[in-house]
Amino acid sequence: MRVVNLPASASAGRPHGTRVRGTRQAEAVAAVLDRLPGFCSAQQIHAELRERGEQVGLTTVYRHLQVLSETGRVDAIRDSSGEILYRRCQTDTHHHHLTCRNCGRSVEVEGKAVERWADEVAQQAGFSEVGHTVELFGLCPDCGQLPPR
Amino acid sequence: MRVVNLPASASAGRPHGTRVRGTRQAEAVAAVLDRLPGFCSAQQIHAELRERGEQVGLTTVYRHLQVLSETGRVDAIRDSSGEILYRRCQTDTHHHHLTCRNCGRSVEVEGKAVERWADEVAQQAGFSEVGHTVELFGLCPDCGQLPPR
DNA sequence: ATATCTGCAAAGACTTTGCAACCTT
DNA sequence: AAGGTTGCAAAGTCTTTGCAGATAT
Repeated sequence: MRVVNLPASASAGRPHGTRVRGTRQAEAVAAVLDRLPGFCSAQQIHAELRERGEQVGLTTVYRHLQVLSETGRVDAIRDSSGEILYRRCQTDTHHHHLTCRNCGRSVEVEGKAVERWADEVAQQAGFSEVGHTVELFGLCPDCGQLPPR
Repeated sequence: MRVVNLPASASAGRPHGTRVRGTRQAEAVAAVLDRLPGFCSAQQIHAELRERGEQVGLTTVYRHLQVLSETGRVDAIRDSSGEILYRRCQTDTHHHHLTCRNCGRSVEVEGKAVERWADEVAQQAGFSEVGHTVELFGLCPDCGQLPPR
């Protein structure tokens, strides 16, 4: 079992005095992310890069996405098939997603109420350093018209 | 996902030769699901079965869960690590879990506030048939004492 | 010059499928 | 006996890691 639920604070601390380097690949990945409207998988992004003539290894794509997501510069969620989907953050505050389980379209939503609730509940139970996972799924206005399943 | 504390098995030993619906394996999987409080992965369920002395192949566990989920008798969601988690449908008491990321201990918490928030947010966005995934992680009172990291 | 970054190949983790033997009905 | 069920082994997917060579600063 892969353990992934680290606290948001568990950042990719870099060794002393180092800094992220700008490479052609890093740039290419960022560029593709910038012009993608919705959530895309690493594989889709990789394919898109190839199509644009950029030579970037799949491994590298994964690595950049991982870092970008850890540092909060892109959102990452799982779709129902288990793939991780990435998208450039559109707001810089903490938020959650309401995703259509049919077409994948998603909306960012604020979660003040949830944050408050989480903190409150945690305090009551005596827990500390509490983080949360909150995702909403439903049928978007378009897909909601169609008969379910 | 970390392992959630499974209650010690107090299986009412099923006398051999008891007639069960379907097969021994189907019954065993259903039994484990029935007494699990929260979401569990197929692999956790399989491990729990072994612990109870039930010989059920992992493949079979997956197949039963798949069917149960397709027929709507259990809920299935993906956790952040990509595993599918299953839970017996609980029409009455819907709750969430606050789990210690150090020792795995977990507490059930009510989520009225979250439900309301989810419904409200969904409605505003025009989404229908909205479900949610909410899990809280933190350090329990005991583990919180220890110096972090 | 050298700490990073790349990317191929291989490993890992979870889930699904092929198929012969087994068990219910 | 017939047909669904089981489970080992192997295949499939997506993602991560080992490592040697390439690269940015």
